[in-house]
Amino acid sequence: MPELPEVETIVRELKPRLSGKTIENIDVLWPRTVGGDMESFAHILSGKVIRDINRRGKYICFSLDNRLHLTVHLRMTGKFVFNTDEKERNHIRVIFHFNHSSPVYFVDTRKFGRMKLWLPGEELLPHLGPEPLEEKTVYPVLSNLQSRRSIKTLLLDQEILAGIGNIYADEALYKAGIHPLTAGNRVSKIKARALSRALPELLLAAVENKGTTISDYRTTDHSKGENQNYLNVYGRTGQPCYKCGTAIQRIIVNQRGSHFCPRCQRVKK
DNA sequence: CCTTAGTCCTGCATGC
DNA sequence: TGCATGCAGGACTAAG
Repeated sequence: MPELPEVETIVRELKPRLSGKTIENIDVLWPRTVGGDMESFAHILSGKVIRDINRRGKYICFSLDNRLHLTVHLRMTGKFVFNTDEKERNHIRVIFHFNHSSPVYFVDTRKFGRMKLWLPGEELLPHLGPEPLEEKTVYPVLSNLQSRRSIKTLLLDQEILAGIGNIYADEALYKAGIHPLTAGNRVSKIKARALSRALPELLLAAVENKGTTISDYRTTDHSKGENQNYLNVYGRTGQPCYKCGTAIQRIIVNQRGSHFCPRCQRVKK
């Protein structure tokens, strides 16, 4: 579910509440969430202090004692909450217990979320491309795409830019007036510039709105985001484009539903 | 190099 | 109401 803005929102909430806390012990209720070996996972983390919490792409990154790191990917339905209601109690996968404060629960209905430990000296998340939050870092990437894969596919490729998912890819392509099937190596400099401006604008605005809640995404206190009220194409299949009135179309690109305006976003030939 | 299908999972909406 | 199907903010793998 969560993309960069949703993960950033969660990190901003976790940071003040968990920084400086000592992990007392950990309950793993679904071993695959932590890579299978729940005993060593819990053993290594027990007694460690959380020094800092940051975001990289769609990952939450906990910095711990002794240059140890824990990364968490929420995938489709993962969330961190400080309280659980009756319904989500069945979906608790990991519980972090702290000395002298209440635990935090990792809840994940579909069990796709993953946690990984990184030992001292390991390079964290080496496969991720740059953050897409500044035009000056995004433009050099998007103006020089060599691949003939579709621009939608390339935006979802975390090695090219880190943190963009299906919603913001569609929204950015709409804002820049680019058809999702346009080949990467045929995106003009003008369009690359427009897309490089659209991505940071949309992502930062979504962070201000505390993310987009379509169904599962919630912040740590179960609140919804507000950014779903500002979407132009995602989930608006058949509804009129806000610019030209043409019905928004949905096609499958890269196995993912892709929403666009067939008039405002034409394939260039 | 690139695309497609399958996999991991559960729950919800839709249609017959 | 019951049952089948398809769909979902993600990402990895194998096969062609």
